[in-house]
Amino acid sequence: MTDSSPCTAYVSSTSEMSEPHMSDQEEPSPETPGAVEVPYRFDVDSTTAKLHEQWDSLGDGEETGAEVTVAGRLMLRRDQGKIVFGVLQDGTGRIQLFAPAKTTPRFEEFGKLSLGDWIGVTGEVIKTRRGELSIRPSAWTVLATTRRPFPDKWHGISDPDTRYRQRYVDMWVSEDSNRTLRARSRIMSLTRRWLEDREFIEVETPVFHSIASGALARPFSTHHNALGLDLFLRIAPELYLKRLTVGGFERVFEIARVFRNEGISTRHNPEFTMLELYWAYADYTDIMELVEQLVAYLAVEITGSTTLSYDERELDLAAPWRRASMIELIEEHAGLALSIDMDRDELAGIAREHGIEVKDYYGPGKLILEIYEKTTEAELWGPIFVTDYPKEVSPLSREHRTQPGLTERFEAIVAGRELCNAFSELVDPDEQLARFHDQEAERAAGDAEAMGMDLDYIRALEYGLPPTGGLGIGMDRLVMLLTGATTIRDVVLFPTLRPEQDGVAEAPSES
RNA sequence: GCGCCUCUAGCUCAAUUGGCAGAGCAUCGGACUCUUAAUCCGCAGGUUCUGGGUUCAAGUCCCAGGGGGCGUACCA
Repeated sequence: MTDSSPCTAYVSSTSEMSEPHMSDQEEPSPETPGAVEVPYRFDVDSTTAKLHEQWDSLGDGEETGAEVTVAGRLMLRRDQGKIVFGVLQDGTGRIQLFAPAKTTPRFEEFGKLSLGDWIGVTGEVIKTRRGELSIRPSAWTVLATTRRPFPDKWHGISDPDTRYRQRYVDMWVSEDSNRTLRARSRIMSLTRRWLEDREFIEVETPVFHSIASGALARPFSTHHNALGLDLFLRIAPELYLKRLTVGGFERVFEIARVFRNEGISTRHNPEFTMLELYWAYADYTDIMELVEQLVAYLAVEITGSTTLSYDERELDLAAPWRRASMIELIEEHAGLALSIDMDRDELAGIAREHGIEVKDYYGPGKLILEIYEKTTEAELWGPIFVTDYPKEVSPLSREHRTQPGLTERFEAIVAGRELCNAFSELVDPDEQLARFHDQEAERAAGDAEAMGMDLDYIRALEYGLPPTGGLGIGMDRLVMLLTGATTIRDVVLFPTLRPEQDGVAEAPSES
């Protein structure tokens, strides 16, 4: 919103209404008792937040002479006989309606509005004797009635299931939900703008993949009838985005909904949103700087500061974040001096000592990762970049320039959770083909999440992928971090749930 | 997947040892000219998640199923 005038920002420029909103001819028609005719459009010229901003400093009992029009739902009503007090809520907040019998049109009807009804109100901005900023209606109209009773005006909805299923109600009665879901939208918007300012372009790549690849996860499958083709919903957009880098999009990103057929938890929804970006001529150290700057920027925009508390623990997101290799961190937290060159059986022995179930196809790299996850990962709070993952568990990452057997890959741990995964991209088609073959061998050995072979991607690499840094950020988890949400369902508008068994009950009929 | 917990009016919650299923808010009717979850009076509102079982008697105990939550496993 760039409009500088708060009182015109919401008026449609095409409006030609001379008799704007109210009319007194809204009597229910006799054929349909109880029916309320509602207008096709309605002009507002302010919001509750703007009114507070402009007039909160008004003295008790003062009047402004300023007439405004706002709209929203009636959330509370206090009927005082010859005065009715209401509370109108819109997308920005709440304001009191002060409606004396003398000045309020259709006063009786006004007092009979249901909590939850949408109304548009025009009136003077005043402050009551008791000091509550209010609108004294000179005209009002019903914009929609609610046929179902709203939840308890004080307790709201407490049942999480109902909150997620009927988000359209939750958003009105739960301030936290409202704030968090709006913050999500804002984080997405700020992220786009921040990247575009750095000359990244946004793209949309296919959701249907004939090969589920680009991540280690089990996919959803579906079917195209006309093509007679089984397809997977994507588990990552990675390989398509790198094709675009081959194609000359040097800085590219996608905010991608991805789908993984795995368990549901407070940190996992089957569909979630991942920001992936690819940056030609950059390596993983450039990506680390990008991540810490982006996250610190978003923290300041959303919370006002780089320091915040999450789960009652402090966190400082200011750049730079600590960088430490996986092997260093294992030594630091578990006192184990490991190396990627160590004998496989020796590593397997150490892993077993720590209670890890070692499978036959685990090589040294997988064993080091398992030991890290068992002994070290849960100890990390962050923000920290955990770098230099083993090649064996990083089939798309480029081998480390000085440490063979490791890759230039990192994950960021923030508030004890993985926030992102990134690397210097593997650019050599022969090497990539060999890594895919390794993955196929792992799949044959029983790993259901091993990555699928994508020969067209190999062909793309054969045309030449320049040095490129790539990144994936779990945006839902980022939103959780910045809003303090402890379950992913609070940051997803409509989280995946089983369907309601008994169907949806009919609205209570008025008789 | 597995383990533990939970489900009562539109919403939030009670119901003693197994003994008539209740309250507040919302709705509906009434009173009230500065309220702040207004207050006061009144009416109405129920397949106690579903199906079995034990019992003279089940919201309560038992079995099976369903929804949800948390933990755990896989993962971001």
